[in-house]
Amino acid sequence: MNIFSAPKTSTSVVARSATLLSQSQTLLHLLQLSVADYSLILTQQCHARMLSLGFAQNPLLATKLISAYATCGVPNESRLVFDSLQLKSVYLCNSLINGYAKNHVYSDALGLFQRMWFLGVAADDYTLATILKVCSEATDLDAGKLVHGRCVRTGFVFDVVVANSLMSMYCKSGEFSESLKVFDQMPHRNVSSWNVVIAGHVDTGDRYCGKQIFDFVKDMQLDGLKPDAFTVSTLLPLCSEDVEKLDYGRQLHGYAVRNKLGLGFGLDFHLGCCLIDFYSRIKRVVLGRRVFNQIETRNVYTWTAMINGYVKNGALEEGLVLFDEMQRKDRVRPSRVSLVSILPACSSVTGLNGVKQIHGYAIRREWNIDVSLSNALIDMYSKCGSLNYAIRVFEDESVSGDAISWSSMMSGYGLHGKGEEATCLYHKMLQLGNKPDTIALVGVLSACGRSGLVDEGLQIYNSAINEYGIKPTVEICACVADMLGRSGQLSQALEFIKTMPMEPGPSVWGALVSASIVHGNPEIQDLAYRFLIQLEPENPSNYISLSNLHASSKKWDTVAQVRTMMKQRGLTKTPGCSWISINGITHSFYAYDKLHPSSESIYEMLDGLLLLMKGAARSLDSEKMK
DNA sequence: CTAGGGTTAG
Repeated sequence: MNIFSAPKTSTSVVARSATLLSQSQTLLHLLQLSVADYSLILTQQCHARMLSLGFAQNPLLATKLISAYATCGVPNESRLVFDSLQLKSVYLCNSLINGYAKNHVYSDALGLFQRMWFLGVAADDYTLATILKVCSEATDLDAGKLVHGRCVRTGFVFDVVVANSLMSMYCKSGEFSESLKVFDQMPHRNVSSWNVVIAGHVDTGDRYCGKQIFDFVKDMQLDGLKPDAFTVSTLLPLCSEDVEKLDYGRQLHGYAVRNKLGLGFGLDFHLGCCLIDFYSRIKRVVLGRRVFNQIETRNVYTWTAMINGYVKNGALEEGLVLFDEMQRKDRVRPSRVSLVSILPACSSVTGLNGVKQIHGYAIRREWNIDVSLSNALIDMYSKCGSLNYAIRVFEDESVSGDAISWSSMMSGYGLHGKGEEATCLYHKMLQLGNKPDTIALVGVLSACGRSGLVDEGLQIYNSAINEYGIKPTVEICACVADMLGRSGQLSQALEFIKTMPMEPGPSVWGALVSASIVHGNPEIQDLAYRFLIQLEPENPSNYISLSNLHASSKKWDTVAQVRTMMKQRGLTKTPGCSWISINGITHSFYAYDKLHPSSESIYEMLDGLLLLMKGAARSLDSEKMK
């Protein structure tokens, strides 16, 4: 379809020039539409019309045309337009440089910047700001320094935007101190100047200056400038570590509300995201939802932040409901991040089927080379029972895997009791020159533990600590304790725990508990439970387990003591339940539950299975004896 | 035709 009607024929000269004026304005309008819609066709139609109407050398239209082509992802077309213009204005150059920058062809952008001198076009503030952005995105610090020199010579360092761009360039190159030097020499600063410094400090600053981040915020206000939505959303990710910072987060939210930060209607997109994320991180997902509800127009970031909040806090169903609403009600298509965020919800809600659906969707959108997505898929396929699919994603050669891919696959093998494969993978990873990190180590060690590969596991543990300089964490130590405990070396496990370089956490004592149950050692079991109660006084499970332990040996006085302790602390235990989906219907059940209509045949089947398992275990034992 | 912010994986 052609959106242009045939040109009107005019009679008088006045009418003709009026038509020309309105034609160029129409074209300008349409070019703006092309940019807004990323429409290459419309851009080409405008281009053709410009040529036929004799607007080829119109500087304003040519500038727009250059950026329209660049926005549509064809900077080469932009360059052809640029070359065809006889008069090269600074606007034209800026437009093309910006077009190159948008399409990440940094060398062309820098090349044009250098050629401007030969073209006799002087760079202006826009040129410098854009080229500095190019330098930082291309991580070309040397070029950035040269531009800095140029800014000093031409006096553009005194321009607020140019100086802000300079600071930003230095921050992105990890040169926070250089950034601060520029900042200190600025005659005038605006809110953005402070925002750049604050954001830079978040990323790199700690090592370079003794100042705390919130000191900068105070100084900013002393300078007579008020933190804006940018400032607040930069600060929010810092608010989670301790109680004081947590309170800062709430204060920032209050500040944002009081000052109506954002767009005037509802909350700002970005700020809304950060707030949702903040409340999710501090496990107040309901408050996050309140923010979410206040945002009037939501985009994929807002939805994904909220979905992620639910999933991270264990509200998997809510996450899935929102994932559905996002697409059905708001017509927002999920992004790769949305998929990564929703994937963990498959584990206990949708199972393998859900993972496959997400994988299929990713393939249709050609996202199957995305590392994070692949890693999440490896993890979820393993967790949903399909080790083979996990392996297939892991071995897909079109994905260049990373450290996380290795550890996901190793834990996957571990989950499926394939310790040998996990250790094989670990050694292969090392052979390929990858260094293990704490999480990879956790993955391989837990796999060893589950498969009884104690010696192998200890060897890996020792080499990782001694040769690769990994500092043992509580999780790693829990794996070692678990490994020793499962193999029946309970006293060695206890010995190991005593010599651990850090305070043993709940995971460590938890490992010892399960080991002492398997190997029938009530003394160690009792000891471990008592440590657990000490560490997690609010967790009712530990009390119940300890109480049950003593009930089984009829030590009723101890049982009573534990129950009283629970009562005093006001704890009650909700019984855990399990469930299974059969033909789309979910059946949930408790321990010793006889409520199901088919209860009798279920237990019959269970007894049969138990017999089979015991038989299998016996034959495995006798095989070992040989 | 310019600077600054958002959601992700073991």
